[in-house]
Amino acid sequence: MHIQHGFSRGSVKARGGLAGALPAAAATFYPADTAIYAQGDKSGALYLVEFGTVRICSVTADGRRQISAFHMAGEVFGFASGAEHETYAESVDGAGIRLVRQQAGLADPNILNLALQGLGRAQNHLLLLGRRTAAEKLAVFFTDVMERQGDDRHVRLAMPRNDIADYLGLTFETVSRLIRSFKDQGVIRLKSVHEVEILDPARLEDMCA
Amino acid sequence: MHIQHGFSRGSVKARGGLAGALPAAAATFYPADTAIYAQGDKSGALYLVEFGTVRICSVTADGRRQISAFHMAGEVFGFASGAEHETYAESVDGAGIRLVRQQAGLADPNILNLALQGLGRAQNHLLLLGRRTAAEKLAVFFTDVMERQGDDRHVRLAMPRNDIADYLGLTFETVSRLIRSFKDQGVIRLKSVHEVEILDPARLEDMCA
DNA sequence: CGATCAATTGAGACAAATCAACACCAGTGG
DNA sequence: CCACTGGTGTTGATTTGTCTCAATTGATCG
Repeated sequence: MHIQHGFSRGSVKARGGLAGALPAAAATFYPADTAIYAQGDKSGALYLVEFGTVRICSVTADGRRQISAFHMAGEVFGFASGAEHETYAESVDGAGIRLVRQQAGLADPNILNLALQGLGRAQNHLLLLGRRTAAEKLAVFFTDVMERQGDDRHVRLAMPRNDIADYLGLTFETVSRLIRSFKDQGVIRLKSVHEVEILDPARLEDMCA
Repeated sequence: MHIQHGFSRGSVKARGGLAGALPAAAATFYPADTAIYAQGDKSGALYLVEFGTVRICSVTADGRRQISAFHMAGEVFGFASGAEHETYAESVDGAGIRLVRQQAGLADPNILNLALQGLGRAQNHLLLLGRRTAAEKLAVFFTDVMERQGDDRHVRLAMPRNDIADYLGLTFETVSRLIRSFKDQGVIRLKSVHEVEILDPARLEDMCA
C-alpha cells in the first residue's frame, strides 16, 4: 500500500519532552496521503513523528470520516486497545516516521504517560465536538495548532480544508466560510491558502469561548 | 464536598475482565449527584465501579457540559494526563466505588491496557459526536448500554435525559423526542421512564448506520 | 497551457436548538 | 388523604446554524 523510502535522519527534535529517552530506530518517509497503518492491522508498534503531519481516522459504515487527531513533530502515535487497530493512520503532507517500539508492552511508565496524554486530548476534543459552535471549533483549532507549532502569530495548515472539517465535525464549505469570516473580522490574514497569520490573538482567544 | 458513607462490599463482579488481578481496598458509597473527584483535584488515584453509574464531565468556560463517558460496574476510571484532573467525576445514581490504586504508576501493564481501552472508547465517541445524526447517536447509545449491561433486550437508564443529551452532544428535548420516535416506530417500548425494552434489535442495529 | 483537484462563494433546505407550555411524578406538609 | 411543590420529562411552535447542492474561481502539475 505505501511506498517506503529509504530515509533516515539524525536526531529527533525533542519537542515538549514527549520523545524523551525513547530508543533510536530506523525512520521512514511516507509521502502525502499514504497509509502508515490501516484499520485491522496488527497493533503493538508505536510511531514517532520526526517531521510532517499524520492524521488518525475512523469511518462509519457508510463512509463518513472523523479525524480523531493530528500528530506533529515530536509526537507519538499508534496506540490501540485491542490486537488490531480500529483506526487508521495516514501521512497528511509527507512525513518522516520513526518506529519507536515494536511491542508496546510491559513496564514502561513513559508509554503510559503518552497514552494518558492521548486520552486527555481526546476528552478535550469530545467537548469541542459535542458542545462548541463551528466558529469556536475553528478558533480552538487555530489556537491549538499555533501552540503546538510554537509560533504565536502564525499557523501553518499542512492539511486541506476537508481534513480540518473532518477533524472538527464540519463540512469543508463551512470551514472555508469560517476562515473567510475570521478574515473579514480582522482576526486573521491569509498569507497563502495554507498559511494563516494571526492578527488579533486576544480576539482569537475570546472566540474559543 | 461529598459525603463518604462507611460502605463495604464483598467481591467485585469481574465483568469483562477489566478488573482482573487488581488489589482489594475499601469501598465508598457516593449518593446520586455527588462528586468523586473535581476538576483541579490531584490525580493519580484510580477507581473501580462496584455498582451504580459514574459520569466523567468537562465544561466550557460558559458552562456547557460534555459527558465524555459513563462508567458502570466493573469499570475503572480516574485516568489523568497531568498532575491535576481536567475532568470531574460524579455519581449518577448512587454508586459504590473502590479505590484501586493510590499512585497510578510504574510498570503495570494492566493499567496501560485500561488506559488504552479508555482511549479506544473515546475515539469511538469522537466519531459519534462528529459524524453521526441525532437518531444514530441514540441508537448507538442504546446498543452500547445494552451490551455493557449484558441484556440484549432491556436497557436500564440510570441517568436522566439531560445526562444522555450531554453525553451525545444533543439537548434533552431532542433526546426525549427521539425516544418518542423510536417508540412510534416500534423499535422500543418504555416500561418506565428509566426502563427501555428493545422490541426490534435488528432495526436498532440498522439505525446505528 | 489545458487538466485536475482544492477552495471559495451563493442559494436554499433541513436537522436540531431554542423558547414556551404543560404533564407527570415523588416527596412534603397540611 | 389530598393539595402543594419542585424537579424531570414531554410536546409544540418557531428559529437558526450548518449542511447540501450548485456554480465559479484559483492553484498545481504534467
